[in-house]
Order: sequence, then C-alpha cells, then structure tokens
Amino acid sequence: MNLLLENKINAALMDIFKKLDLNEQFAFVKVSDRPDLSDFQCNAALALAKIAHKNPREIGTMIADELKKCDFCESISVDGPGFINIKLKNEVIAQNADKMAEDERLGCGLVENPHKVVLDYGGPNVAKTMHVGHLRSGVIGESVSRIERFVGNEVISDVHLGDWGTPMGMILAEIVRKDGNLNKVETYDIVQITEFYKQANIRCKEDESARETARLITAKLQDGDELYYKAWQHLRGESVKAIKDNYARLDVNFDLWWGESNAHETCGKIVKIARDKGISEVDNGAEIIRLEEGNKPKPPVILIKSDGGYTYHTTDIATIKMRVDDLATEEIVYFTDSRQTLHFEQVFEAAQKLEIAPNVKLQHIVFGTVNGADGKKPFKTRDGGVMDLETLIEMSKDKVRQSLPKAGEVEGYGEAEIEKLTSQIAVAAIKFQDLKNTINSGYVFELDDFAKFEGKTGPYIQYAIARINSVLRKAETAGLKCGKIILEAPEERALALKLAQVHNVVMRAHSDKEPSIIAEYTYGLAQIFSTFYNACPMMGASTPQLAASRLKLAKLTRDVLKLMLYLLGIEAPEVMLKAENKGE
RNA sequence: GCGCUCUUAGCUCAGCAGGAUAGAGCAACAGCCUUCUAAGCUGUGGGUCGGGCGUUCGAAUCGCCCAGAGCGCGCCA
Repeated sequence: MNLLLENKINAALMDIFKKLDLNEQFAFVKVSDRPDLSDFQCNAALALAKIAHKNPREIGTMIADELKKCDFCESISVDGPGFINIKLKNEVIAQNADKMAEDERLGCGLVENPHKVVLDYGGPNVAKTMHVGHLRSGVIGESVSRIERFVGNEVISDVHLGDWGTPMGMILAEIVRKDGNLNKVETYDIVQITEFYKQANIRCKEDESARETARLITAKLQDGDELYYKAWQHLRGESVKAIKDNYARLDVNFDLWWGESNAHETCGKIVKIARDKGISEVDNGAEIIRLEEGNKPKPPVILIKSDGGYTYHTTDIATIKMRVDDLATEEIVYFTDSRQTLHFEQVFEAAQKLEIAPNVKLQHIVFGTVNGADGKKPFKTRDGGVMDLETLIEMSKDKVRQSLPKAGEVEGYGEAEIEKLTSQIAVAAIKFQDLKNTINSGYVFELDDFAKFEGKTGPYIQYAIARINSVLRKAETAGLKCGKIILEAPEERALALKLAQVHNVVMRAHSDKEPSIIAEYTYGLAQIFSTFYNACPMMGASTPQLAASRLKLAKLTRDVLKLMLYLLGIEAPEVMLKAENKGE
C-alpha cells in the first residue's frame, strides 16, 4: 500500500520517462512552489532541455501529454519556461487520507535495509553542571534516535560521559588538597563535587604546579590506583545521578551510560594494533599516528601522551572498536558542536588506518553553538556564567504557570496534574525552540523565546492537538462518528494534501538526520489545521456526512501531529487548560 | 599564517542537485470571541539575498576575488 501521493506521480513519471527514453533521474515531482497553480510540480523538462539542447516547453509538453492519460490528475499544464504543473483530483486526495487513517503507521513507510546504528549524543562531563550548551546534543540526539527507530533501524544510544580525562585528576587533587586525603570523598554530594571542580579549574588555570599534580593523579587513576579509583567511582556515581535527573526532565533517554573510562582497556589494544601495523611512532615522548598531510594538513593523533596517559583521541578510537566488536554496529553517528570537526576527522582517519571498523559508516553530525545575544559567542548569563539547564526549565515553567489555572480550580486537575501539564508545555517550548533550527547552523539563544508560546512554538502545536481532542470528545458525547472523507472546501483539501506528505517528511528527516524538517512540517500542518478549524465547523457542518468527514480529517491530523511531536521527543497533553483571567 | 563555517526583512531563521511573484516566526499596524479552547484566525506594510566580477537564456543558489564575523590548528576534553 503506497500512501503517498507524490510517489504515485513519481511512479507514473518513471514509466513515462522510460517510454520516452528520457533520463530517469529527473522523473520526480516536488510539492509545488505555486499552490495557486498546482499541487505538485516537475522541473525535469528544464534540466533535460539543457542536456539535450532542446526547447524545455517542448519536452514538458511531451511529458504532460503522457501524464494526462493517468486517471488521478485533475489538470496538468506546462507553464513558464517549462514547469509541469500537476493538480490532483479531490477524490484521489480524499481516498489517500482515508487510507492513512486506517493505517497504524499513518502512511509512513520503513527503510528498505534496516541496520544497527549507535548514536553518540549528550556527552556531559562528570562533576560539571549541565548548562544550555548541553541542550542541543541531547535534544537533537533524542529526536534522531526516535526517528531512526520509527523507520525501522535498531538504535543503541550512548551518553558517552566525559569521565576519564584530566578533569578527574584535577578534582581529586583539589579534594586531597583540602582534606589531606580521600577519606571524606564518599560523603560529598553533587553540589559539593561541582564546587570542587570549579575550584580546581580556577587553580589549574593559574598554577602550573597544580596542573602537574592533576596530571600525576590522572595517570595514577588510569593506572588503576585503588584509592583514586574508588574515589573516582563515587564522583562518577553522584554525577550520573544528577545527569540522569537533568535528562529525565527533558525526556532525553539513553540505552547505555558508557563513558571514556569504559574504553580504557581497549585503548591498550588500539596502541598494540597501531604498533603491529607499524603506523605509530614516538615523537617528543608521545606516541602518535601521523595522518595524511597532502592537500589538507592535519595534526597527528596522539595515542599516548608523554606522561603516559591516553588522550580523548585514543578513547574515542577505542570506543569505536568496542561498538563494532561488542555491539556489532553498522553505523555510528556523533552529535557535537562544530568545534570538534577536526577531532572527528582525525579519529575517523585513524580508525580507517587501524582497520578496526571496516564497512562501518562513521558520521559526525555537526551543529552550531548556542550563542548569546551578540549572535557570535556562546550564551552566557548576565553575570557572565553559563545558565544551567535546571534554571532554564524552571524559568519556562514559571511562565507556563501564569497561563494555567491553579490546582483545584478545574475539576480533575489537582497539583500533580497541573504540575505535569506545566512541565509538558515548558519542555515542549524549550525543545521545539531548539529543534526548529537546522542542525548545522548555530542559533542565538533568546531567553524570552524559550518561554514564548505563540507562533512557531511547541505549545502552538500542542494547542492544536488539544483543540482536536476537545472536539472529538464533544462529538463522541453528541454521538457523532467519523466517516468517509470528502473534500469540498479549499481548507479541507489543503489539509488532506499536507497530511499526505508525512511519509516523505519523515524519510527526509531520517536520511539527513535533521529533526528540523519534522519540526517545520509539524508547524505547517498545525497551521493549516488552524485555518481549517476556523473556516470549517465540524460538529456544526451542514450535513451529517460532512461532519463525519471533517471529524475524521481532524482525528487524522491529531494523530499525525502527535506522531510528529513524539518523533521530536515532545509530549502532547490531552488538554491545554487556561487561566480564567488570561490575557485581559 | 593555514584550514573550516557563515553573511537573506528591524530581530531570529528557512530557501541553495540554478528556474515562475525570495518564504516563516517575532516585532509593527488594521480587523475577528452570542458558534467546536483567541496559546487562535484574517489582512497590511517591510528585502537591490554582505560587495564585485564571471558562467548561463536564467544566479540567493555554481566559480573566482574582496570585506566582515565565528570556530579550529600534536600532548585539555
């Protein structure tokens, strides 16, 4: 069952192109740029004309004449320099929507060759407070994870904690400096631990000998020193608890809570492989792998520092090996900001030289940093610090509370229900604000935007869903049922046409690893629904058939919107309550 | 110095396997609650797509040059 109108036309075009002996790579349509003229457009004639040095309108007319023989088109015309404009019959669009409503996947297909993919996102560091900079990786990763699963791939997500580098030595050194030993470590909670880290950071910045001490302790820890290791375990445990808490608030989930430390043993193997293959060498006391320095010179990968410790190159390379050997993954995707581009180029090249991941696709999805008001530098709060995630969420929730009734004011909505609703809306605002941006560009963090609920926002979409829920509840009470979809009003037609795009949208988001494609579509769909909602009364439709049709269209829209929000990692509350005196 | 990325409406961003009048949201302005939740809807104004040259019938989109910005460049992660 093919539930995509676009593909139906594409299939017809493919046949026609074969028949006319035209280059089939151009046999496709896209959603029309000119909805006033058509539903879909095909630009093939322009491209073909260029190659064949012919008149594009001539080729366009040839294709259009063939297409006219198909039974699903209302009208076909060749316009402008050679655009083929295609308008579908209302019945075809209506029938398609009916089928979508019957399909449990709402017309969305699966990938042809499902495979196993490891997604590496999040990457928070032990002992460091999570701040807005951690938002993107987690939010994008969670969405991609859901999209990949939905299209049929097997996903293993890994938080990949920063838990094994010099910062660990720094914080241990700081604790020893204060307490004289590590006896009290196990009594420290996350607040104290992050405080130690802050102090250590300041100290190491200005004091060379402190850095030296930290390095020594790091090396001891990595060598398996029992005392340091035990202390480290406590630090890691407390941090993980706090990190899990933060991610839970945002509904960001991981299958694995591995970190750099898990790769430690494998690091040794990596070094051995490098030596056996003769691709490592010692340079200035460090063991390195030189990379191609042809057209694009790259610094070497440092496997072992001159003090004997491993670098994050080594742990990342080792982690690739573990994911390939232990998890049998066929693809690994990393989500980090653009500052790590060179790092991953180096790691991927080294992995290739070491031949530890043959036939495994390694991909680095790069996103821009979350910037402050100047649009250039990473976001800082007014006092110069970074804003932590918890504060951000609380600010957004406070704003939501202002527009919600108090607990008990609405029947069935006590404190717990209101609190849940508050957080669902606040988190939707935050996540959508992030996901609507294309991944690769950075974006400006406007504090106000994260507490904005009008326009292109998460709550706007939740609101559309809540309104449909409300109508459906009332229709049920009134004994009205959904029925066969008929499209008469332009608003009905536009809605059904938009719904038909869902499969392609999901597939594009999947292949580009780009949730913003879904965010954009979801907003557009909610918008078209709102227009329909205002123009086409459902319960009060002129005939029972029309009412049944509109209710079905609304229900399908609701289901698609909910699915899209799910893929973005955003919840859809059943209702959106309103405070009594709102907006007056 | 070398490399990568970026510059589109007052603001934040889409659009870029070249194509028909460059799109959203916010902000501004004007309307719409006796009818399914106004977190909504309808409409208006606002852009020589950083600058220049080139390729092309056609360039925001491709190439070159210039200006401005950001990021990165062996022992931090």
